Amino acid sequence: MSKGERTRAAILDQALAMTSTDGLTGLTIGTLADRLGMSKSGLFAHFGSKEQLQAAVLERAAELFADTVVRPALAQPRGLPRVLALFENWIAWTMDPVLPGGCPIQAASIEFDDRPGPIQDLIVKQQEDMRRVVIGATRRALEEGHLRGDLDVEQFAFEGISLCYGFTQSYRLLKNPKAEVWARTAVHGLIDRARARVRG
Amino acid sequence: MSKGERTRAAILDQALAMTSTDGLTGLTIGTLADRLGMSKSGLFAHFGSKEQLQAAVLERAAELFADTVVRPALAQPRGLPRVLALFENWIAWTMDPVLPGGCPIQAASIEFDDRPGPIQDLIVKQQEDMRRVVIGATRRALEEGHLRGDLDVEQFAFEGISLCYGFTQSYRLLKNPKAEVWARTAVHGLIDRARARVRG
DNA sequence: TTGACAATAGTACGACCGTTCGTATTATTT
DNA sequence: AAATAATACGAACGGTCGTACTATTGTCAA
Repeated sequence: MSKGERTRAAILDQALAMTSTDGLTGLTIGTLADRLGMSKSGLFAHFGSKEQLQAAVLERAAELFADTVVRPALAQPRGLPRVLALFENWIAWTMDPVLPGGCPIQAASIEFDDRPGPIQDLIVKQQEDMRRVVIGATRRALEEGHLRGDLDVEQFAFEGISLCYGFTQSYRLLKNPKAEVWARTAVHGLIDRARARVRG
Repeated sequence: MSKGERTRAAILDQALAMTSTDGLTGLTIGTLADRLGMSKSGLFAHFGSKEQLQAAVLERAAELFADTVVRPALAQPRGLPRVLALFENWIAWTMDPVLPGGCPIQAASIEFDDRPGPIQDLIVKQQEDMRRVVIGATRRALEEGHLRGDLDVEQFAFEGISLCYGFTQSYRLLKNPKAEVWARTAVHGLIDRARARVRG
């Protein structure tokens, strides 16, 4: 790993934390450089434009999400345990102090939902990737016979993802101490209702 | 209504639209003045600081929300119809082209969830007001005997509000044509499960 | 109609924005 | 050890930000 690659990684780590609290727009090259003890221009040279920096931050966030949420879930046995792990890990991710201000992708998706352009395209892609992961895991659980045959997988995914998003609201902004219990209860309920009935 | 009050109202209307797409931080006095064909300083004099402008915008948004979502719902007969109307109106509100970029309060709540200060305080208050409205309506439905006696009203509210938030995501960013059906199906399901069983 | 005051415009400010440039320094390769 | 590329720096650019002052215009009651 060359020197450049090392500093670039350090920049992105710091940028991720900043984006987490201030958003992709609030992310500022000057402040970022200050926090890293380097010059604006030196930092700038690594990315070429602010937009490319933003894109790099989003990609780094997605990597981290994949490492923290998706991959550990995929390590679970396919079927229901995997679907459950996906949601549980997602909830844990929202609380992870590594991102001091919550999931940057979720913040960015509201920030950019009315600003067409390459950044919005990237966010949409990431969100749909995640949606595909949930749908894929659910569909496999269905094939395994863990879930009701008439389950609407897309509806299921919508509800699960909505709960994860709502959790951010209650936990991050309102700081409601019951938020985690609510979210986990809701996710378990969602899964229970989707479960194949063993009898009756 | 004096001249000053009239222009102030016009400013807030335009500011609301701007906030809806660009967020409270993206809301800029210069651009706002341009769009209204007036000078920065003239506009500025109405509020005294940007923070007070932001607060005024949030209060205007809350008024609009109350007029569009809450009041029409309260006009429904108490109990289940009122709870259902609350969620249905909320979904409609998210799609309302009056706010070209979606609910400004929701956007602000993610923007400010890590920026303590008077604006964050105001947002928290607004969100908890809304939560109280949902909980109140649900509790009344419970007293009317429309809902299961063992229903956890707070859990119910969390799930309902989460669904409304998740809907924004699917509708505004991903522009998924099924989003509305998903959201309404989910809300109806939530209410159905909370319903008192007539028999058995 | 005039006088008082509210409302708006004009101008200027310091700070910070993203970006560019030329140059110095440090790594890496030859 | 010399040559070359990669990396970082400081200074400066044109712009925009929020805000402070002062001057001008408009409104509205007496």
